[in-house]
Amino acid sequence: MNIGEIARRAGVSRSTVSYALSGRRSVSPETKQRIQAVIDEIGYRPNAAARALKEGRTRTLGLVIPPASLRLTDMQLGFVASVVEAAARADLDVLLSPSGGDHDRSFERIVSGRRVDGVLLMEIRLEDERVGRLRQAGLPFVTIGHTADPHGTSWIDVDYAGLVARCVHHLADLGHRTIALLNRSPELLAAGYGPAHRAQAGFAEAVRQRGLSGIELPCADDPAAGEEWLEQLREHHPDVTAVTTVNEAAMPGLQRGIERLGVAVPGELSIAGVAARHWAEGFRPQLTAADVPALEMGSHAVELLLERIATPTHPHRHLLLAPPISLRDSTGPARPD
Amino acid sequence: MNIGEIARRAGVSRSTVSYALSGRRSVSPETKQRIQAVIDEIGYRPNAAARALKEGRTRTLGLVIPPASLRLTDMQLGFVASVVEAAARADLDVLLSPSGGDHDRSFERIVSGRRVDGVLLMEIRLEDERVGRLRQAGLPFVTIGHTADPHGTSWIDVDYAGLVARCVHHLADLGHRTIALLNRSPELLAAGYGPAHRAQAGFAEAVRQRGLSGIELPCADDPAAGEEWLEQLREHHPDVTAVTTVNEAAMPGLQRGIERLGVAVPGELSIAGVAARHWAEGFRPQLTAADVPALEMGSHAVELLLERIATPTHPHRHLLLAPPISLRDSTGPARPD
DNA sequence: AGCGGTAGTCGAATCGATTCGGAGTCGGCC
DNA sequence: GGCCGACTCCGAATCGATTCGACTACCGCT
Repeated sequence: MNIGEIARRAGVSRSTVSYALSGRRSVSPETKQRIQAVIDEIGYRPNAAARALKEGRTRTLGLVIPPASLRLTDMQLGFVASVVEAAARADLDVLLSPSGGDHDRSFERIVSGRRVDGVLLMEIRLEDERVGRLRQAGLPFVTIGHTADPHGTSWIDVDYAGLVARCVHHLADLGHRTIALLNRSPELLAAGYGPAHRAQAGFAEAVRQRGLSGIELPCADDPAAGEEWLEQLREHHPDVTAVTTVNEAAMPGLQRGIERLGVAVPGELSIAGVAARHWAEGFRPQLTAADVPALEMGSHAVELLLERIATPTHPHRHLLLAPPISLRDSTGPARPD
Repeated sequence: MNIGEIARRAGVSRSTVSYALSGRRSVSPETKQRIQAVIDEIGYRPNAAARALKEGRTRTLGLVIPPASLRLTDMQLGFVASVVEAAARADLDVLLSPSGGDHDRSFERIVSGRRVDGVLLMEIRLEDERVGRLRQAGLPFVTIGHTADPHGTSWIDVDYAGLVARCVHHLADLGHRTIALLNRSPELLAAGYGPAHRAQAGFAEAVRQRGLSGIELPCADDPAAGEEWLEQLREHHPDVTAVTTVNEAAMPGLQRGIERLGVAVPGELSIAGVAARHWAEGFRPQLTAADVPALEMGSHAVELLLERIATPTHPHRHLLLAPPISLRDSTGPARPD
């Protein structure tokens, strides 16, 4: 079931079969038809390895994901799925590599074995050695999130700073004067995780601009912590009338806390945040939030990467996504003091 | 940076380099060392495509996932991650293919392009044409879940029937006489989705055995539906004192309903189910449940597949996982009528 | 001394595709 | 009639590895 077999059955040479398939040289309609008939009968497809060897490209993209031990967030999951679909639309396959920062075998195999034409790097850290490795290998890549030096690479990211700021402004417009930030876990913050840092920065800046008082109370990335967080907030900061959240994982706990403590939302407490749409809509009351466009991000990332593969010398492009805030039911005027 | 370059720099022939690397023939310690030095300096790795072409194997596994449009469940996600890690441990890469039942390009490319050495098929349906396609292509595969004819294939699955039955028995032991099943969505049931069917069958059988009355109330796979489901249950089946659930996606809604309606668990209503551990532990009160071992399933599936790749003629093996029920806080004695 | 065996190395074939150079045929045009 | 170009097609080289057969050198044994 190789090209030679097709050629034999169609009574032509191998090169003719190849040209008939690729269309790079003209082949008479009759032979083309004869070849196609044989192919349809046998169900032939060119061997991917042979083609990759000759052409020097694999028609495969590498997607470097965080290791399974760190549970993927819902948003990351959506991103992976959308990358795979976007790649499939371009007739490309996706090779997965679980990699925790330190160079590991899987990552090395993909990069130096030239198994892929380009790489998407998820969960990038501010200083990330994998970037250097890819650059050295001359492999096109796009990062999801950006590094300390944003100019040397192509990346796509969510504008957490801007989105959190928008939330704060929205809440301030409603008359709230004391706002709390429910950020990602202190561990991530300490590890230099970009989104957590930028959320913090955006919050601080917006609070300053509007002359509000901003409360930052640390919270781990899980439901139990979210519930606990709300209790702490009620106890130690009773004057807080609004919350901005970027912590999806803590939301179920937040929800539970609201129900259990009988907090009226938005009557007593307004909540605005950054979350995937289905999280926001699944919340009660439905959450006013900037809907993180995980699915769009996947296809944008693939697009960016394809562009780099096609023209590696092009200047780098950056996409900072700032989806609008969808007004739902969790924000309202501040309660009078 | 190919093997010829290494050979030239080390002053030996290409074959010697290859033998030094593979160890299939003896190479003198001195030349071996010289070759290794060159390799370390250049950072050489054999080209994956060339090797795949010659060896006839790609050192890659294919993982066929449901398309992104159907949101992956938490358990499926965990499974994907664990497959990737298990494969990485065996120095194998994983190629993703999103495929919704009907033969699509991505699936065809992987199969007939011989891009992988074996395939893991997720979300299999009772009648699944992909199985026939793989068999015809002579590609080893393992299915996650089993088809109508379970003997012709190797598969791994969760014993939903057994687990649901266990839940029912546990609840019956506690004195419950009227039990409801919170199954997967009617659409899945209609589509012949195995887990939903087997949950239903296991429930019916256990209920019959114990002479209980079993309630089946359909519920979609999302939080809002879960909340609605509980309302319906309370309204139309007030005599139900216990629930068995296999619907993870509906759980947040169930939780919310419990809080909002003020249902005492387990005082008024006992709940036992099948769910990933962190879902069960995230529930309030913590859920008595059979913890679906998504992470183990991944490595088991890879193991099974590697076995089939190594010895394709071996008789098929099947793994039906039935994890024990972990007693937590959501089940208790039936309330007296 | 002659012979067999082994360790170490090389050259060439091979995997299955793509692609370049060239060869043959045919028609049109001067 | 001869030449040029277009249209078809073929043969051979090539991509980068693995592997088989063969060759040399050296050792030990009779």
